[in-house]
Amino acid sequence: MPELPEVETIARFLRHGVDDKPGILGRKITAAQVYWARTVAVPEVSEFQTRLLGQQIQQVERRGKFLLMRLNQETLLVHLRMSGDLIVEPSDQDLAPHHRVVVDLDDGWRVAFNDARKFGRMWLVADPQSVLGNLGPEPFDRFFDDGGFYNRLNTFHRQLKPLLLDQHFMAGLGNIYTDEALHLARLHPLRLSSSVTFEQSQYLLSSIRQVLQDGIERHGTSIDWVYRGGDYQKYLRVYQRTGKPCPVCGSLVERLVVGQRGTHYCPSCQVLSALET
DNA sequence: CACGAGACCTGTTCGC
DNA sequence: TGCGAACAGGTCTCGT
Repeated sequence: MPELPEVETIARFLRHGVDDKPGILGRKITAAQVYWARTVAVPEVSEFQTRLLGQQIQQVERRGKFLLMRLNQETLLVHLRMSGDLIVEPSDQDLAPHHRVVVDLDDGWRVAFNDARKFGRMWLVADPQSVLGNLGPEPFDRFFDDGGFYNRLNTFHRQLKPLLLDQHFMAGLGNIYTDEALHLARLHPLRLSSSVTFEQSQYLLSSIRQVLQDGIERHGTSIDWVYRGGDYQKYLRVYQRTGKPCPVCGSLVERLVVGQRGTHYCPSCQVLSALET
């Protein structure tokens, strides 16, 4: 589910609330339960629970696909991986299936980390950099410009699809928005990054920003049973549209597997020549 | 350095 | 209808 637009949407909901649910800024943590130990990466579960007690949530931020809760003493980081979600709900509500960690707040509400596939992780650390490590640049960083992007593409000799998915290259893109951005930029997913011209790289960066911005404005993409709220799936150009017409030219969208990930593209709009592999 | 396979997990959908 | 295979929004590690 969660790529940059979905995580950004959740961060905004947590900060300001949504519908009948309050935001969590300023709340103090009164208890923490862990129902799947491996969800807590750092520190050990018992220490995680005791160290959270009494801490106040001062800010909620996003970096790449990580969600950061700034507490008065430490930072709680969350990565939702494939199926994770953060849900604000009344503290006395029955425990839903797949709740892995539940954090009670001092206003009668709680934050539940729901994660069917158990791939998600949480970290409670003094220094977020110890977790974020060498994440690549934020796509919307205004200091990340066309020249920098072009140079970065040329630093690697890799296929565009796996390179854009690599969080060390750039933070936040996942399988959906990578396919969408490559289609908008009319670049084949197997295109060699070092063969991309400066003009093409300019258009690729603006395409990445476009699909991410649109995704955020639509509150993310809801596919299957996993994600709630967003409706960007109504606007997808190629992702999971194998055999359906390309919205630009009408050719049928094709699917191939790249780096073990399903990859969707238009064979007419996204052409690969022998010199570009 | 770049790539592919396997691991971590559960749930849904597809094909016979 | 039943049942195994394939597939799913992510990332890490290992071998070549």
